[in-house]
Amino acid sequence: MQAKSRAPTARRIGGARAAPPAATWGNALPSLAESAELKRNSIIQAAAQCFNRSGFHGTSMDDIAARLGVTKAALYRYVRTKHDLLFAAFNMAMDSSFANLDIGEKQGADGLDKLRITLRGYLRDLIGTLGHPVVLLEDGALLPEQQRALIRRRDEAERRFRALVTEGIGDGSIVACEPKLAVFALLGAVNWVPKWYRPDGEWSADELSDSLVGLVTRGIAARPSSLAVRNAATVRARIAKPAKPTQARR
Amino acid sequence: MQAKSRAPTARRIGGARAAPPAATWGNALPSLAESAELKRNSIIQAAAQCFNRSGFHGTSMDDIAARLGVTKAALYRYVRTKHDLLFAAFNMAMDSSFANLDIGEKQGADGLDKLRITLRGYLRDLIGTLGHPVVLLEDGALLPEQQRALIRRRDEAERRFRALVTEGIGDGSIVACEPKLAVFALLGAVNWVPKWYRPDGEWSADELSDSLVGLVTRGIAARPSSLAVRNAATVRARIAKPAKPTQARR
DNA sequence: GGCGCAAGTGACTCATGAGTTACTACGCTT
DNA sequence: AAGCGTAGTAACTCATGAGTCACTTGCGCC
Repeated sequence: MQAKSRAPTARRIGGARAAPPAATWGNALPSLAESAELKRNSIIQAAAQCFNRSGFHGTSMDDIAARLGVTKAALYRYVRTKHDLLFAAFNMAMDSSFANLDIGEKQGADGLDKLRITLRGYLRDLIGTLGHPVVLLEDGALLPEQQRALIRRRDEAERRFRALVTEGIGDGSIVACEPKLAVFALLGAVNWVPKWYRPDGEWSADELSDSLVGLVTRGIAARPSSLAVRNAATVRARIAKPAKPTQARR
Repeated sequence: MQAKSRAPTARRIGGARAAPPAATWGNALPSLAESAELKRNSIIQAAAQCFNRSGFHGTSMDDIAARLGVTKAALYRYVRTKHDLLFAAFNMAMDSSFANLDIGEKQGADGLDKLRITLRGYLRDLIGTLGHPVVLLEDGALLPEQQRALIRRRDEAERRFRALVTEGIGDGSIVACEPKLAVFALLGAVNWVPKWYRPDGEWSADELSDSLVGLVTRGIAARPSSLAVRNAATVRARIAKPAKPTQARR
């Protein structure tokens, strides 16, 4: 009977926590305000996934609500406008950038190493914990003030990335190149990933992050090593086929 | 007086050709059907630019029409639906892929060289003649049948890219790697370019294509050389600054 | 065992945007 | 100079989607 008391409507949105267990004094539980925050986060995450699939304008609030098993109106208890969702999703990506820059700058042995650590972490976040956002592509959809704020953050992040490249050139770990261009290339390859990556596919998020970052940073490494290949046999097998310029095989 | 006859409404759209010069028998001129085709093309290009800026759903037919100095209804003489425009823009990018694959496969000395030639040509088209269709990002907006057709073409192109990588591994120009991953990384960096490239900016389309492709393909080159840097002095100057991990300078 | 409140719902308003249609203007032919 | 076809416009229809509001429902509390 007590067990029954947890069936009802309340926790349909979140899924973020099993249930608000029981009493007030039990505490150590999502304290109302907290649980609202949890729900808000799962809304943002769902939104990011929808945006990622269909774009900002191509996603309706009903879509997002449906994904959470709720009605549109419910969302508006936790979110003011659709633009807020986009903005929040963007900022999550930015938060990840900065957090991983902090880590990379601290832990890396030289410029190149710092860059690798940062990118790896960022990519892992991008395709891992949050199913999030190629939203990165829709910055034009933001409201003007939001866009300004976002661009400021993005520029700051890019500046720090470039600084790592410059540092690497200075300490000899990175070949002489244009840092700006290099960073655009690196971020392009990384930010493109959510476009094709499928979590249930051939690569795990970790494998992929390692391999991809290894591959792209090799392009600017002063002394490029060989690449980690997940399965040398596979590669050899593929090469065995003469590999005509294809066109065959519909 | 004869000169006057070319003022009026007809060629507002195109801009693609100066004017329909004069007579029927003069021919060697955009023969009605041809000039319709020209207009159609400039509509597609304008659409691609708009889509690039605001996304498919974020662009209205009025936007596209306005960019051409016409009203929406005029567009529908040359185009059946908005989706057709998206589809056409996609296909222009694909056409470029295939055309450049043809060239690269023919002219390249080895796998790596073929890949470089192809990518360079493709990127040049992407930011040059084509209206920068980052349209590439909005494939979800296509109608189901269009999407199927498009995906078929895209897969075919990717297969040919992968074949080049495999060939390169075989002939020793490319380091052992996973062709699939390598191609995704390369195309990611390249397809990302329209997101940040400004034609009136620091780099010309040619400079940029060369540098960027050089940089990203170095990541898989068996014997990576140094990079062509546009201006060594600039790079050195930048490195001169101690390049703390920044954060400074708002 | 009624009150208050937090969470959600269904049925709205209202704007925007795709596509259409009835009309105007021009130029070319005869 | 009358008539036809081509190019374009202004003013519509109609669907979709953001945001709102008046309402139900279940729970905790006295």
